[in-house]
Amino acid sequence: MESIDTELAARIRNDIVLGNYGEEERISEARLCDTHKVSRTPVRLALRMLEHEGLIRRSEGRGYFVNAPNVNDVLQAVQVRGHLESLAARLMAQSPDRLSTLPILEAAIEEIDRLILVGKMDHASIRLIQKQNAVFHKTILECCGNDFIGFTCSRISHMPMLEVGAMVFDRQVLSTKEGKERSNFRLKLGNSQHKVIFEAIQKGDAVRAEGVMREHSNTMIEYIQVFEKRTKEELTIKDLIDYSGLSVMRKEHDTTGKEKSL
Amino acid sequence: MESIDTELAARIRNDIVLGNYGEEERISEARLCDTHKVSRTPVRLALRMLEHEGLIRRSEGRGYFVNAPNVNDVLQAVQVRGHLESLAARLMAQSPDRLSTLPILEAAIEEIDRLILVGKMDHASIRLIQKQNAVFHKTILECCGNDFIGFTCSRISHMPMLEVGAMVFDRQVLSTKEGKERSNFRLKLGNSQHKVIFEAIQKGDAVRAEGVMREHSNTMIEYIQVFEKRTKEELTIKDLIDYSGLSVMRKEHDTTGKEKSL
DNA sequence: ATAACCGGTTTGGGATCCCAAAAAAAGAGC
DNA sequence: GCTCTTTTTTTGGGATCCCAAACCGGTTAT
Repeated sequence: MESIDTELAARIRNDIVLGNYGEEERISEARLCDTHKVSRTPVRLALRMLEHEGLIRRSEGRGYFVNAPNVNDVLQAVQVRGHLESLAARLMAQSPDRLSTLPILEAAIEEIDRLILVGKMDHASIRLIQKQNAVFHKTILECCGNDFIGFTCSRISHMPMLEVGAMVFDRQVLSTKEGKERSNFRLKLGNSQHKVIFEAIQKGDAVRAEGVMREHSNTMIEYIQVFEKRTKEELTIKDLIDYSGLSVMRKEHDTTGKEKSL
Repeated sequence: MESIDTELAARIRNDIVLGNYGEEERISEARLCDTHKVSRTPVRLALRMLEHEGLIRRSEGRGYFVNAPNVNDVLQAVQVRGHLESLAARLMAQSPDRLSTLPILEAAIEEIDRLILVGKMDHASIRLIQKQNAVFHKTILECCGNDFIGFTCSRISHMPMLEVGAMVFDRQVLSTKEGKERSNFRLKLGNSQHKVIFEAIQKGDAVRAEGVMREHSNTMIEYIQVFEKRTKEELTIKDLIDYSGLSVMRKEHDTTGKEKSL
């Protein structure tokens, strides 16, 4: 259990990204105290945190205004994270003591392969794949030799779909058979990219490791963009399913509430 | 004038990066209240901010410990910022509506050229060059089309030498004639890189814009590394002069105190 | 002698109080 | 009826108070 303000910040953050607050809504400390039944101290700490994260703006006069991110904001952020990850991949490929961590990457790749082969595209399986995916990406970030890359990624991972190793699906694709096949192909493609990245790092091919990692993150961006074009009206964050460690969107699609923290 | 907690956070941050606190020193709220003559409320807000910035760690039991960054941390951070800037350069070169902002870049380059030609290597001149340098880099960040890049950079610019467009010199180099000449050459080299970046963006050569921008930031990293090797003992942040917008180190080298905010 | 226990002290989190500034509303003058 | 001024209310920042948990020191029992 975290301290109240962290918990509170998470709840408000959730409300903001899910669009419960209206684009430019004014937000007051007193109101939050009332709705969340806490004192002003944790509210202020939480608001400061959210301001730092860019989810609310503090008006110079007084008062806070929400800064709800839209899909385009998320896409931009994914691009930034992907670019940082590509730097990490390059550095890791150049690092002399990378060999000891290679088995971790290999194990994650093999586990994802195994899960894809089983072919179950239900929630539980995807979460398992997501977990191994997170392991793969986190390992590269943590073993690249530049700790500041991981730190910077962690500073921006408060937004939905920005947790390292997060995976995004659209809400309809998992409900139809054809959609499931498409998702299966997407997972296969992603893991084959993992393999190429792994081999490049193993061989010390820094340029290739960086390039494929960049391509790997572009895949996610393009997936969202393609889906964006397919929808008639404006695509909102709610239309996407975020499989990430944080799982901000969980209450939207997980009614069982069994797995509280993976 | 900012609110007290922001001011306070800046002061504590300053103390930490200048090494006034000892590597792993315990830091207590009460002590800070006493030394800075403020109540605990702003102290707590400031500590939260610094924790978010990674300059202090909160022990799960209780208490805060300082996490003083060393030169290597700064180098890693510079690498991250440079990598983000190279992404910005690439995106700007790809952006269709980049042409309207090109004159800003060109003006900054010409102004720096003019200042270098005058050849005065005193504090005031270097600050003017620094300002135009910041304009150049900020313009690229702000006009690349991905606002999240600039946002991410701003989130990490609390550390010394990480303000966008910051320039670093070592403390001895500006005191000797030979050192001044070397610095002059370094400025010329930097601005010639600016020119190449400008032309690449103008032509829409995204690959080259990205590559040269990367090289541009590597120049700063290598400068510090070369200086690091030249010194006998461990290089500290204090040994470097930081010409940045924030100028955390100002009180170290500016005794006149005339220019409070450029 | 050592280890467990117990009380005092330190310290951080949360709640409440106070105040100044700004927005909103009411009132006066034209 | 409109505008400018004054008063009221709202709201956020800072200070203080309270409390629970953790650390420290000493004492006692084995």
